[in-house]
Amino acid sequence: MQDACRTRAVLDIVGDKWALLVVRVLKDGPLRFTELKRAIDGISQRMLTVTLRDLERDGILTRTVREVMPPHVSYELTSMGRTLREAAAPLLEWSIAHLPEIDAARAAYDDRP
Amino acid sequence: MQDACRTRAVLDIVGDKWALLVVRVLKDGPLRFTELKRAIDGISQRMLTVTLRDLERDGILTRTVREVMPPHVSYELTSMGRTLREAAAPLLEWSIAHLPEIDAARAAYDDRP
DNA sequence: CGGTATCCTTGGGGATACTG
DNA sequence: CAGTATCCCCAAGGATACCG
Repeated sequence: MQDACRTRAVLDIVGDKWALLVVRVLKDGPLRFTELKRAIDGISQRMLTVTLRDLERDGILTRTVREVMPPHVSYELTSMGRTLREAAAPLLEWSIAHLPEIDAARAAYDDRP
Repeated sequence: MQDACRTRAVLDIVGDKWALLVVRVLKDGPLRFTELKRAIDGISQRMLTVTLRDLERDGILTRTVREVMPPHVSYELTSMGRTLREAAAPLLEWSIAHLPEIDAARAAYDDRP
């Protein structure tokens, strides 16, 4: 499987604990830092910053600063980011659809020696 | 975003360093432990075992033991596992298709203060 | 508001050795 | 062949405090 190493590189994006969640939340248009933080339950300020920087570096989203007081920074998916969002959608839908089944499988598994 | 917590649960599967790679490799039918290890470049024996156990527990694959000498254990996707594989396919294809673009974005990003 | 900086803990995961 | 068992390390990431 010669694609393994290449696939791994993107699983480093996808597998990121928060990245896909950020991409998902941005699907309806740009959001500000605080809006993102509110939208993504449980993310720390530090991890949101780190995740946004990584995604910006990878060309998934853009960071736009308005130099006013108080500061105004908004994040928006790039065209590549939107294609990622589309590619990831089936998986996210699968996850929501199959969560009960997975929970049941775990319970069944844990009920045996 | 009330789905965040639910989506997170599956990102714990997806985000697993090796899980999707295992699912992907199993798409053409059952494989034995050693075959999986050979097919997934860079995975350690320990992590393959751990990943397989987790996926079995989640109902993604089955583990079948033939009690012979030497032992013969094969792993195969369940029907749910196959739907996961299908849901994940677009993302894996996206990853392979956009890797050059991501590399370029990173290089560009790193070339600035 | 939108971050940095710092500290600190946890557990993911590699290497190695042994076994039914 | 298909694992367990151990040891060990480092980096992901949370908490907290401070800043332009």
